[in-house]
Amino acid sequence: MIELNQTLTPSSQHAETVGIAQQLCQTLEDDIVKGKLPPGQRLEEPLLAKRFGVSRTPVREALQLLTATELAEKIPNRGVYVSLATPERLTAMFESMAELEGMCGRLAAKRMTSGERHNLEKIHHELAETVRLGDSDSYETLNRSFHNALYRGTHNDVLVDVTLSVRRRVAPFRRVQFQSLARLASSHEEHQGIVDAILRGDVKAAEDLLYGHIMAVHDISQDYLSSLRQSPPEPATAFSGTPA
Amino acid sequence: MIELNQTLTPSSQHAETVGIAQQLCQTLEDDIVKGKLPPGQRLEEPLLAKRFGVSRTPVREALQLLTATELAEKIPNRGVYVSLATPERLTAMFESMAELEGMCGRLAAKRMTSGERHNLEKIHHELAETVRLGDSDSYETLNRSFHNALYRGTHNDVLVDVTLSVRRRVAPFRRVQFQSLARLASSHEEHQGIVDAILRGDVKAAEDLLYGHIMAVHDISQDYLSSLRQSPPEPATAFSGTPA
DNA sequence: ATGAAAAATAATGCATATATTTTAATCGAT
DNA sequence: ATCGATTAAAATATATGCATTATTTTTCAT
Repeated sequence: MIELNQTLTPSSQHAETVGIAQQLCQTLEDDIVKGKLPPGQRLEEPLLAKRFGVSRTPVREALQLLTATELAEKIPNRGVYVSLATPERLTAMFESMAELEGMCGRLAAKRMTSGERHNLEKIHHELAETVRLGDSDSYETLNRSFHNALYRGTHNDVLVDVTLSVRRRVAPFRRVQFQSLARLASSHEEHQGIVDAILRGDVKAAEDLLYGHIMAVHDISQDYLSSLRQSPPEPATAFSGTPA
Repeated sequence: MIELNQTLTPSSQHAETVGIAQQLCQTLEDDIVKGKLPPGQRLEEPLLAKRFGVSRTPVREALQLLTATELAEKIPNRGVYVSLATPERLTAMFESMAELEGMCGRLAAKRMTSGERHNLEKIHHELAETVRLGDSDSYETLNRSFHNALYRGTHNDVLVDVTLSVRRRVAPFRRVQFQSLARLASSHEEHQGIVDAILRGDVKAAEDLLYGHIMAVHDISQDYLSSLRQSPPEPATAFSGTPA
């Protein structure tokens, strides 16, 4: 059984003049990224509708929004399922992410204002603190800010959008790295090299280091995924098993 | 007044087990790319519902799908509008597209099978024929195949998806280039260099040439857009004027 | 007892109805 | 005459109902 906890804060009804479909989509997105909704999980309209106390219409809309982010897949007349990645698809996602991060790093190294560079450095130092404390939750949050700052450093809104959309897709598989304290430390070491490259405007180094930074996570996720595949009988190919 | 012609081929109802929302979205997408629906145009649910003889529900779904492609923007409680690009946003889109095409070209030059390389060459030769005939419509179609072949040559499905999604966004502005026969010829010349680079596995040349190939179109579109901005009083910033 | 076919159950897809929000238009006041 | 407020009309957001499609279970025949 799934655990869909939140009951849509009643105050947020008119809090931001934003529809409940968007809230619901955000909630589901979070649950998927945080791992509460495992890949392959079926998302049934009537169930979600009852759970959140709304009609099927906004649920349906939320599921469509979710499908657009590629975090879920919709099969006509057969429902919506949380996306399930094959090892090949996982590799493709990480390679795309690495290429995009490298691209962003290269452009950011060339274009960031001095204010932006200082801000990046500031985030980097705050990250050092979370590593020292071993606070992996805070690290994850700050790490997001770190990479966001890089994306925005390209001064190209479209590229930011594209990169963020791919990051959302890989997010459920990036998370596993933060379970290891050792990875936290080496991730931060890599950041150090990246920050240095950016600050001195070394476009090539920034690009290459960021590529490697993402691909390192790929290796970890790949290992994690293959270790999972041995225990449960769940097949790797999407939707071939009964999702119930 | 808009012209929404098509009346949803009745045969395709069960032709591909595809819902009418998807068909409608495709139709609207085509109309936007082809210029039938101008940027800034409001897309009203009741109007479209009447026009296509369906209820508002699939129309609403289609508009949401369209919004996901960024070809249209949805403002809560205020309707859906065809995306309107500022010069800055246009530049951002083309730069992203150029970077992605270059990336694809680099990976394709490294990974394409000999069969894929021959297929690319074949398309290139067919393109030569359309240039000789001055058939810009056929050129546009084949040109799409040419670039698609490149994307697929990366052997990375996610990268293909991402690149295609950005291409859809810039498509309305790429089209203008094909109005010029001279541009057709120079476009094909650039293709020649790209094909050569790919065939000899020159990753750097493939990347650089493709970047330039897209950016050339940017310059053309930029000129075209600025020439447009002088005649109509329509403001450049999105949705600032009353779309009616 | 096993396999296939048919019927029942449940979920999706589309349509229609209701409510809330937005926009505009008109009336009044300064 | 212009600006502001109130009201009316229209569009969006949500809810509900109906029809179609998939899936599962049961039954019948081999």
